[in-house]
Amino acid sequence: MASRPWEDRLREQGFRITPQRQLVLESVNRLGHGTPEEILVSVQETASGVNLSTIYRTLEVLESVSLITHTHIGHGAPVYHSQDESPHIHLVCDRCAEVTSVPAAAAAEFSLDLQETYGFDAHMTHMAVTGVCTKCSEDSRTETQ
Amino acid sequence: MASRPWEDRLREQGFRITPQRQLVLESVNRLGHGTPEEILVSVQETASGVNLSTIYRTLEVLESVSLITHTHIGHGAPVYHSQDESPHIHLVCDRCAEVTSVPAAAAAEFSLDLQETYGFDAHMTHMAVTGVCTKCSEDSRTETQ
DNA sequence: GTATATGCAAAGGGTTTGCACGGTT
DNA sequence: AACCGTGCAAACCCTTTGCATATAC
Repeated sequence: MASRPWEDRLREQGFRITPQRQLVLESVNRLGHGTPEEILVSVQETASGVNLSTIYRTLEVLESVSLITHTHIGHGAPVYHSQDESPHIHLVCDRCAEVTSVPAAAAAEFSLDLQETYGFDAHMTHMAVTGVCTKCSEDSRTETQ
Repeated sequence: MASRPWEDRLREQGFRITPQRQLVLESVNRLGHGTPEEILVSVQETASGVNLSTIYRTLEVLESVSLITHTHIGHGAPVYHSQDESPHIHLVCDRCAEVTSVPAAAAAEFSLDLQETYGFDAHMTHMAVTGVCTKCSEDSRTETQ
């Protein structure tokens, strides 16, 4: 259900194949995680004329055909990643802003719980979980002593 | 640890007591959940001269003395609420945008898990959980039939 | 040839900042 | 009297939109 070449995925939904769409998709795959701005920079290494508004429109299209997804990491711009990657939850540290990815399976029970108790079908990969990472917890423990 | 009158909380940290700070705090408490813009409108019902930048600065101060907190509900503006309210997680529906609050306890096991497995101290109340609510799930089931 | 995609520029939300004035302490 | 807080305006980041041109089909 998700392994046809990217051109077919676009064509099936009536979208055209353009160099911009190819470059954006390649950049997302290469970057792993990238904001629209980062993707622009990456694309411009190959094609300097590409415009930021094209990046936004292209990300929307690629997401609509399930070639990519995005996650909200915090206040700033969202990060886009390949849909192929194994699904993961983003843990963002409030102190040092470091982002850790953990397998989506970590939230399986929690999701099931929300489903059973509230009938809510949670997409745990779409919004990051904020908190304090190991390193920062240790740091504050040391300072307080 | 959190029940001194609001004036004292501010003073203890070297902040001054101003009408704006009182009005913002009252508005947050009254609204339950409010974006900065909504809080502005609410404050302006009493004091029409208050400026939006004051709302932002005031929310920051009130949060720094733990009188209020904020949650990111999605793309848009964050919502602020009283720190007193019982801690809750926000479930946001991707389809209808409805926000449901559920007791933070619902994520207790999940948090513990993240702590034990990844050493990450999750603040589940700070970012909403997105997904599809009961009603929207049912709707799509009916359409597909 | 026709519809879609792009580039460009402008506008739009949401938020922050510099500065002079005014109010709290 | 000293300093902090406020209003105002400008600037900022991120994103969307209208329109004319270019391009995939």
